[in-house]
Amino acid sequence: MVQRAPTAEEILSTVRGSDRRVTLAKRTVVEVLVRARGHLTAEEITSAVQRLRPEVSPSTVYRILEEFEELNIVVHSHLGQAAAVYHLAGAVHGHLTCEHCKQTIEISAAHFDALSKELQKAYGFQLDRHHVALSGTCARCRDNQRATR
Amino acid sequence: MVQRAPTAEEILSTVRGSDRRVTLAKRTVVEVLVRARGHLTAEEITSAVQRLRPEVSPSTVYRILEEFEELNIVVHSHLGQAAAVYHLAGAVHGHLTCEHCKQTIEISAAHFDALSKELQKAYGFQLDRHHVALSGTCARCRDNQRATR
DNA sequence: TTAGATGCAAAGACTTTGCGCACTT
DNA sequence: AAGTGCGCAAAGTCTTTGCATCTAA
Repeated sequence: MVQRAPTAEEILSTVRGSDRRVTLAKRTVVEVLVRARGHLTAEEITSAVQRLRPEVSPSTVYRILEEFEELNIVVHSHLGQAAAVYHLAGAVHGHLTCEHCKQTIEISAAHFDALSKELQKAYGFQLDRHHVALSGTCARCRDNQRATR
Repeated sequence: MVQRAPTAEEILSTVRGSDRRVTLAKRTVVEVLVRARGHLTAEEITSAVQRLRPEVSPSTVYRILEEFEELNIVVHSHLGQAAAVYHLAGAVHGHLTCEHCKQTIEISAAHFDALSKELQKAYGFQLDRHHVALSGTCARCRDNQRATR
């Protein structure tokens, strides 16, 4: 398994190697994803892409992201009820999202090990650690709630 | 803590006791919720309500559900990326949703005990066990995936 | 009486789809 | 040359909001 972040060229090779075409729009999306530090919404990706290539449309970005997911180049997560966020596939991690302030905390996938085994044993269910964020209340919002009461 | 399911009258008392009005639409929503066995989407609730009172509009149902959440009468969960589901507040439980077939499995909240403590200790994060379903692959879909490869 | 609640319709947020043309291979 | 992929615009899904009217208390 590759642990380091892939380069733009490596990603485009994957695209080429799977009977898909390498287009300007795809190159630009790859560029944006490789440069990005964290998670980006489709809209953020679109904006960043359009800064480089104004003609690229949102629907194209969605289609490219869908293709990239099929090729295991990117994954997306739902951090709340808002837009999904995308990032390069790689180190799997989990997310916590505060229901109140919407802040997201990234956590190690290891936190899920015990639960994952339990669900596997009890229900044959294979947990996906990154696709959906766990919901709850962050420390700060919890303190605020207490102070208010 | 009340463990048994509340009656319609008890629910309406809660509404009365909080400076809100008891309307026909609210009575009907309560009736539907009390009768319902499992989780219902807002649309399912609306349909059921309209069978009894055709004039009640979807927006009213959403507003009533929102009010009922404030009063801790109902809770809603997001089982996937589709519509949220609502049910009477009461016994907390968790959900697993299969990313492939969208099937949902209800699980005991106890499964989350260890994880919950861990997140509390590590991040001060208080896990909400029912608000968002855990995502993954159910046993059947996993078998199908294996057979396909 | 009078403010909260409702019905209707429109808007909003996010994402997908249809179609004809362009660009990659 | 052939057909995938694209841009544009429209549609789709779920939910919220504005506003005039109605109604519970």
